[in-house]
Amino acid sequence: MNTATPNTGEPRYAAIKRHIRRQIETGSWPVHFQVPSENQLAQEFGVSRMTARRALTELTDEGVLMRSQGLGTFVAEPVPAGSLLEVRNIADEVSARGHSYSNRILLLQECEAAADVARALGIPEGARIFHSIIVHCDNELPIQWEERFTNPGLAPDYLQQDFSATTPNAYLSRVAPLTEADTTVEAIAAKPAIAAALAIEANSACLQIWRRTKSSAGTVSFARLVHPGNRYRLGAQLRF
Amino acid sequence: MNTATPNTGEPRYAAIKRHIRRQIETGSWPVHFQVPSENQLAQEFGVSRMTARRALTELTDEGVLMRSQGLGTFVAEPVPAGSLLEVRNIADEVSARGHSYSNRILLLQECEAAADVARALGIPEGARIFHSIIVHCDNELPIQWEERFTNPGLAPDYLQQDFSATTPNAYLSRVAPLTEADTTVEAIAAKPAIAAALAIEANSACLQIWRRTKSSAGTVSFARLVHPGNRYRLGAQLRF
DNA sequence: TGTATATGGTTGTATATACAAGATAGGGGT
DNA sequence: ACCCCTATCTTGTATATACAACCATATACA
Repeated sequence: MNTATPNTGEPRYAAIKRHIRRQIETGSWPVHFQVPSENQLAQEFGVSRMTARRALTELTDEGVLMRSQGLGTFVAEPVPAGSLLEVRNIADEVSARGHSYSNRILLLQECEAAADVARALGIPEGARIFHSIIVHCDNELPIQWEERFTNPGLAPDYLQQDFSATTPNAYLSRVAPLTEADTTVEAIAAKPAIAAALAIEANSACLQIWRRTKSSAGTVSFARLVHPGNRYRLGAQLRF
Repeated sequence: MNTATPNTGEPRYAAIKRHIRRQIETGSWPVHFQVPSENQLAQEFGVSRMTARRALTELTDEGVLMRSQGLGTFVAEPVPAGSLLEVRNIADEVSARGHSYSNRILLLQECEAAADVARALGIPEGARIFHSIIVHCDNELPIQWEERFTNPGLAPDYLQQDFSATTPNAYLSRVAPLTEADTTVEAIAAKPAIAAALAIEANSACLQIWRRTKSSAGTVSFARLVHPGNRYRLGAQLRF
């Protein structure tokens, strides 16, 4: 008998993970609901306990479940925490959570650099730059407003990109290998335009991230990322 | 024969992880170095392949190693998150700006741990803990609300400290060398109590930082730091 | 020379089994 | 009523084994 991977292309524990995720997303299993034990899952899915266990362990590592020895396994409270290092490719981050990624392009044009933008990009005031505004969604729910100013000398094909298939950051990483970025984080009250795009109330608290990405050739891009405060958390690991 | 956990209190895979970490930290195994295979490690440490495998898998999840099927396991490039979010000593930060630092102690007492705090500190619910609230000021202007829950077993003299002369973080770093911290950042609307302490309007946007600091002996402290959004920015450097 | 093919080493998946350790409920004893 | 013990559930650790999938190299063949 075949004791290893079936030829379906998908590991068996993945099916269990998907099943559990669906129960949680549809509301069948609310927060703090005790999910079936390892042995129960093993029997239901016709796998060994170690395989069922792997599904539960991975979902626990991903923050979906909570386990405690002797008690059982429970649905954890949903916290959409993103790693600060992964903010640069938000599409991956969303799909890593098992959600669907989509975006809306609000603006995509060439214009003249205002004084502050020109200073941030290290180019003369009034030079031509690309200006884009994109709203990124996690399961159709807006989670990031991205307003970006790009140096056309370092990313000439920016306006021709299909940003429904790729994100600006993914494109920029491809054309100009990024070497460094400086970032500042602050809290702001959402202005009406942003609030409307993110489907939140005006003046509600948001995380605003300014990020300037540089390559060896100079400053490539200057972005302003706004997250609804109650829908997003930045996670960071510090080691001393 | 005993096939399960030894009574030393530490799982066997932890010893393997520690060994690998040390090789990397001392420079014996440089970046991209191919680490011993699962079978080699299993033989060296006298464990089964699955146990050695667990050590490698966990270190991979933690970003220390990289694996690829058919090729092997390699030392990953160190995550440059080190210089991230240097807010651990607000007093130094203020005086570095040439301003005067001061603080106001709003609360300093011993109490019982609520459920969520107990979970964060890894202690039983209802255990005795230290609870403090301090407002830090830059030139008399409040810039941080610090609410902190401390594990008395790891920092017994906490309540006797003179926090007008030293900050909680400085004291904790002295008594229990901190090895790690995990941090999440979010935006919130200031509740009336916090708004009053920070001299801002209620419901105005604030940066809220949750930080859990750990030493080798366990989780030392759990803090909630709230900054007025318009008076504070977090700076971070990311390197790709 | 160039192209298959075989081979051995690596990680990945899966099972069956065993024991350890924490939590809870129930049953007896005093 | 209270304490202790036990049975039984849970998750956690560990082993031995088997096969799959992938990669590189060596070998055989055209």
